[in-house]
Amino acid sequence: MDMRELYITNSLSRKKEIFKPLNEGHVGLYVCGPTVYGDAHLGHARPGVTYDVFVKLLKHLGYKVRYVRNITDVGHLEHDADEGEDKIAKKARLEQLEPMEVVQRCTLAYHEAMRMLNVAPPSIEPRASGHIIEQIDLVKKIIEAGYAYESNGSIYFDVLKYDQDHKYGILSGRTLDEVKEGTRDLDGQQDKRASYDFALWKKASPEHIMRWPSPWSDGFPGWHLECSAMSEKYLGKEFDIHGGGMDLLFPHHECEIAQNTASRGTSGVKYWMHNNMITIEGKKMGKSLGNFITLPELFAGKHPKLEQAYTPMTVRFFILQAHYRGTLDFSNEALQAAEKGLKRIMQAGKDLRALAAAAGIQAAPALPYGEFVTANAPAEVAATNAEVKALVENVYEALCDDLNTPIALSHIFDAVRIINTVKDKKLTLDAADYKALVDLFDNVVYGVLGLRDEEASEGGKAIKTIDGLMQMVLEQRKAAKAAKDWATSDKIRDDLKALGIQIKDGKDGTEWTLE
RNA sequence: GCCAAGUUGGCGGAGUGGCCACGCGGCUGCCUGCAGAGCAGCUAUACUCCCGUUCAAAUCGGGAACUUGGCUCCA
Repeated sequence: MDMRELYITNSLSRKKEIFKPLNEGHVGLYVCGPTVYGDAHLGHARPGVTYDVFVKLLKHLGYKVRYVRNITDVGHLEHDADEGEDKIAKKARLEQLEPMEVVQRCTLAYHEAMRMLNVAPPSIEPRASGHIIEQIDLVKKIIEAGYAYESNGSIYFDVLKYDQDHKYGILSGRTLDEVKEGTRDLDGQQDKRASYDFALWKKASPEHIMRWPSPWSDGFPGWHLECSAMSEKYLGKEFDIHGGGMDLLFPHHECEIAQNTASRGTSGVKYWMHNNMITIEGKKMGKSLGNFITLPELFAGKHPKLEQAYTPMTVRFFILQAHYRGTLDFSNEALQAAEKGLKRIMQAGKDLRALAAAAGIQAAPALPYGEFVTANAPAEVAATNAEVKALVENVYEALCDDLNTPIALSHIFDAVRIINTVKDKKLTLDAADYKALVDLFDNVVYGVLGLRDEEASEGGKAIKTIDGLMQMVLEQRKAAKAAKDWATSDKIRDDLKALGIQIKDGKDGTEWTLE
């Protein structure tokens, strides 16, 4: 089968590379998921949406994808020191909850936020706590290979030894000497031979709740271990792509590579992808700065920094308007601009269906929420209008060029302009053009980009009822207008506006929208 | 201090040598009884600073400043 070529930036080479899967037609993808100890926040939305679009693109291109995104529910140390406390255990202690209670609550909240953002669940969502056996096995293998040592019931990775045989720092571009210099001396590191060594297994202190038996001590696995263990279990010793936030590049992903190489003899991953961070009004998001915004707060507009509520789709569109490798600055002004831009595309999508139907082209009904088209990307666009053909081609080219969603969107706005011109009866399209545009919206706008018309899907039934009422009201207004009774027609319009319903007079009658 | 990414018009952001992003905002025209939407056009000294290469640089090279991330938990 002829597939479009896909290019992605590989953090290993820091270059754009053509993507070639290890197994023809199949892609194995692992992405670092959240550590479930707090509310889902703005920072979670970016990788969620980015890799969701990436997976949808891969599927649309014709690949079979196994997408693994983990839940870190154990083993994430507060400090990499002996009295380091598990992040989840700490939260549980503070809130007087069972650790798994915190995990459950935060996992559900994360899933709900992702669902609202129209982020599809991964193929497998493994939890660290469910893979303790695999992690212990992995530690054993690393010890057998001679790259780990026991110290007082804990196991540490011997970075110095590893660096001599292989090379530590291939992903982050730093040498061991640089790491040495940069590592501060923390208290309580007497168990480690070197400050840059990292824990594979930690002995639990007596009061530590989350603990499991192991050959070395009752304890818990080190943070970097779970991703190595679970990616191997579900994707094999070698797999195609590993993604995550840029903040994880060092030390987390670097340590993963070291663990993989030490235990399997291969770094395991062919392409590393890293999404950049979100800033808020040019500053980093942090609780101390008062600009820490959770997703529920954002969707409800309940935060001092927010001038209004922003819908999940506005947030999704906003994220897609920037390239995933660049930082993205969040502000009310930027979000409001995104809201309007998205609305314009959604309106055009609706108009396109109506126009196509009027032209006798039957389009499949819009897909319900969460559904996704898996039809392969067309090798060649079937449109006869050169402009339509070019813009569809441009959209695919942009998506396949390291997931350049802002460029793809700019060409989708070309489509919007064409649709609006047709609506104005200043341009006509033939069946092939309509098909190309309808396919573009179904496969790319609603499909790969995962944008949906919130107005149409949320409370669709209620809107149908209102529409019936609206037709009656608009009938009255039409009569008033025919009689040139502007006072009445304007009063109807103003009263509707007060209710949040906006009406627009057009060539083919009057339309209405909920504001 | 070290490593990495970034710094583009009023705002968000594309763009790796010569032309143009795109969206939002603003302005004008068309359409409108008015309004909105739409379309057309315009707007905007835009490219952090300095030095250099080139006929030509936002784009290449050198230096500096700042921001963000990492080095310690973080998407």
